[in-house]
Amino acid sequence: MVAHYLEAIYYIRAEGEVVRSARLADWLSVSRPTVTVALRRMTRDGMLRLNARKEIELTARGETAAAAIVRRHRIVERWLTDVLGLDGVTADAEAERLEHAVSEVVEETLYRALGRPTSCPHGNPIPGHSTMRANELRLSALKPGETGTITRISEVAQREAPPLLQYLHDRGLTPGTRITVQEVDEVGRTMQLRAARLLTLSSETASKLAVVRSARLKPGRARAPR
Amino acid sequence: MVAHYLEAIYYIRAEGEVVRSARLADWLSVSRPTVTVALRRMTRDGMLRLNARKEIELTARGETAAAAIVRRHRIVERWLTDVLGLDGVTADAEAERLEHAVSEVVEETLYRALGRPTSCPHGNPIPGHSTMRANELRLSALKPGETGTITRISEVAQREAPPLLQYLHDRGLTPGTRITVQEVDEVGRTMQLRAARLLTLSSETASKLAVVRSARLKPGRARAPR
DNA sequence: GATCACGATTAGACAACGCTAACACACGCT
DNA sequence: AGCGTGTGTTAGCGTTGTCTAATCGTGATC
Repeated sequence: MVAHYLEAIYYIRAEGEVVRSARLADWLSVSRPTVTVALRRMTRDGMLRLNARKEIELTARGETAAAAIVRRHRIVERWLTDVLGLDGVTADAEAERLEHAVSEVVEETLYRALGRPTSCPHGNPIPGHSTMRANELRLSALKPGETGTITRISEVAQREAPPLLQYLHDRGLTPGTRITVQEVDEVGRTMQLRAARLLTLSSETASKLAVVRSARLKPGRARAPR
Repeated sequence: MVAHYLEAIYYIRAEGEVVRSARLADWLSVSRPTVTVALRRMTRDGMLRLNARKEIELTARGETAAAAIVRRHRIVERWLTDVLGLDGVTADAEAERLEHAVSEVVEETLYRALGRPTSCPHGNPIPGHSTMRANELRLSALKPGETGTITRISEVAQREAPPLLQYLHDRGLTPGTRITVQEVDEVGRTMQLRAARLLTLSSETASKLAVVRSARLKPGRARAPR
């Protein structure tokens, strides 16, 4: 479905990766030929173009449609967690279906009813209403001794999202959590960090978390959590 | 889509009509051959059977699935009107899409959050949670001089729903409204009735409204509206 | 320069859904 | 008996969306 492709394109681009056919196939868990024909249809329908390097570029129409889907996903997610009290893992999965059934009027009414939130429960900005903070970096970029606060969890490929969100949820690694990097193992590609407790994350996983670096703590100075 | 067919079957049956292939085609605005093949698939998948007279009968599985869709439609409708403040016409149209994206967990959580409503905004019962009142009859069955209270607006064919709901909404004919039949024109197949003001409805339209007959008013006895 | 790893496309199939045209039935009425 | 109306099915076709197998490019590596 067109909307699924647009959504994935939006996410891949937001991760700073080049949007190529193969990448879409990965994200959506479909075969590459399937993506080829889907892109052909979408090009025909004026949603996107392939440039000379076969990279995917959204047209204005495609851009609008993609932003709308992502916006609805994140607004619905907020509703599911904040009002209905679902956990972030379930909310993401449910929003994945609901986003396609939400119209503009429901989207806007719901957005207002929620008090104009600025991010989804995983910290991602809501297109058209908020943008990513400029000073974010990947947790995997922090050096030993540095402290930061988790700001958001990146969107990842469809089939990877539930396990990743569950994994992070189980370890208390949610937006707002303060962490300090203890050690970085460049060879094993892992890092050890201290949050509520000591944890070891693969660099792979750590790259999915965005953080803002905290000012160096003055030793001995007490500091309230959060 | 299977769910659309199940939903329509549920509605047609609730109207007391025989559920036949041709009726489904009308209801869903698709061609009769399309229905034939859809029914074949659904029979193969164990959702329904055709009896000797080619009437459609749901299997236990089909029954469960149909009730779930209708239940979700009506719960979502309640949410759209009561919480988001949409009008009944828009809510019906939106629910038509949302119902297919709502999972069991969202349905149940939402139902509880809404305070376990007993009907949709148009007065129809929520399958599994409430049933139709026994003493309902069609407005078209009331005789001149009789007074009743509108209890619900029947579900009608997809493409007829928006205009009908708009028509009734414009005239204030919503559940809870008290009406008195003034005249019945058997030839012209219309009836005149008094609600907030004098109205003339076709018998056709009047048959879409369910009412409960009120006890005869004692002349001169004051009575609060509603 | 040959080879390998990726990426993308072609070829060919299939299922779900939808359509029109045409035919087949069945029932009721003249 | 014949006809008309409503109902259901066949036949044949188009689009979307998905797959596997095979082919083709291209850039990086040996």
